[in-house]
Amino acid sequence: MGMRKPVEYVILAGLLRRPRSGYDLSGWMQRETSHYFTVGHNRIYPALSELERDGLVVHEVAPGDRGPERKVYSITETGCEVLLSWVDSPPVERQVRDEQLVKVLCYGFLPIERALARLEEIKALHEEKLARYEGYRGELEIELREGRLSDEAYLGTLLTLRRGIGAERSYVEWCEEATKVLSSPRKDPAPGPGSP
Amino acid sequence: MGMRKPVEYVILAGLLRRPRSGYDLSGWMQRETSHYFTVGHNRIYPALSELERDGLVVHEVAPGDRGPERKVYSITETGCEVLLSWVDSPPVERQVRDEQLVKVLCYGFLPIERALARLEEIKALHEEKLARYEGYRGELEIELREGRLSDEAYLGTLLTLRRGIGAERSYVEWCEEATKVLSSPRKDPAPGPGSP
DNA sequence: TTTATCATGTAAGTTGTTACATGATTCG
DNA sequence: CGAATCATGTAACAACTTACATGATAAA
Repeated sequence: MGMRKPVEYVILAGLLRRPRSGYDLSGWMQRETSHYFTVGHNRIYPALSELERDGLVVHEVAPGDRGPERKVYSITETGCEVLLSWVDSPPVERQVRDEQLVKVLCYGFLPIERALARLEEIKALHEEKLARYEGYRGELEIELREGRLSDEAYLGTLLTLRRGIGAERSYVEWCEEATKVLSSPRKDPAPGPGSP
Repeated sequence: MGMRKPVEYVILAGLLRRPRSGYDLSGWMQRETSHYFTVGHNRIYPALSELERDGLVVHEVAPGDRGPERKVYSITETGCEVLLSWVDSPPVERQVRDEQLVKVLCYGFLPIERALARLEEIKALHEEKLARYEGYRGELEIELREGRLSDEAYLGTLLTLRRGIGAERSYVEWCEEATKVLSSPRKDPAPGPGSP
């Protein structure tokens, strides 16, 4: 069973909801999947070509509303099978990558006020994301109520969005914890030039 | 101000604590940083060469306790400066990647019992990680009390470990939430063959 | 007519992975 | 003497990024 590339599955997931052009897919990813998966637009076009070559998607040319011609892709029966059999496959160990934490690993070697300042910035970044995701959730409810979204599509989007919100909330909480740990008195408190 | 590769900063962070061979670094990463950063051992050796070429680390050959000769690397003054100035640089937007969530995005198109089963597996995976990290925290406290760890090194390890624990805890909680959402009655409940 | 947005692609480079390759020492 | 662990590397490949390249249409 030929395992396909990550990008390709995301594209299939996008097309499962409705037919889309490469440009549309790029926008959709930006809006809906960017908190757990992103690729540049340049990766999307070659991936679509490969998917079409293998019969998982087909395209038809449509005139652009305002702009040049569009290639609108749809998922095929085969594509649907391939996607859903992957969706219902055992989870793989996820490898997290957070370079920020490599910095945090060295905070003990930094003047404490520098570390605290950086932590503030990190917290602000994640608070911003959290607020944005919570905004999305509101929009999503509206879309559902207005019938612009199928139940099937809504469920997945809701679940992933909740994950995004939970992840950011947990990150913000950690920032607060970390600030407390750093602020609490230690053996070598690295006194700044302003302390008496 | 040449920005260096991610691996190189992790290596420097490892050497900031104590001199280590490539092999040691690989083990250290496995134990201490694998919940937010990992690379295979094969990436470590070339990276060490480059760091040495640029004067950020130096090595001396030492006979292996049980095994062949080792190249034990130490961080230099310059290496220390480069590392700490990176550590105290503004945070960059973190791009999360979680392929599992691409699957979740399609759970609405799966028979509900399949989705629930997969969620159980995901939850088990993260519970296992959570338990492991909480175990590490105990070990870390012991190491500190026995004086095998400097305060500077301890702080960073504690903070990153806490982040790992928080992240996994939040993931497990999401699994429970998601299970509830999936189990609650919906318009199209996709009844299994066993329902009356 | 310039700019912004829509729309699709290619080329080159970065970063990392898997598999391959080698060889010493120790323990059973 | 065979297996496990220690120890260091290379080669080939995979996946993604940045920068480059093109061109249509609409609004200012």
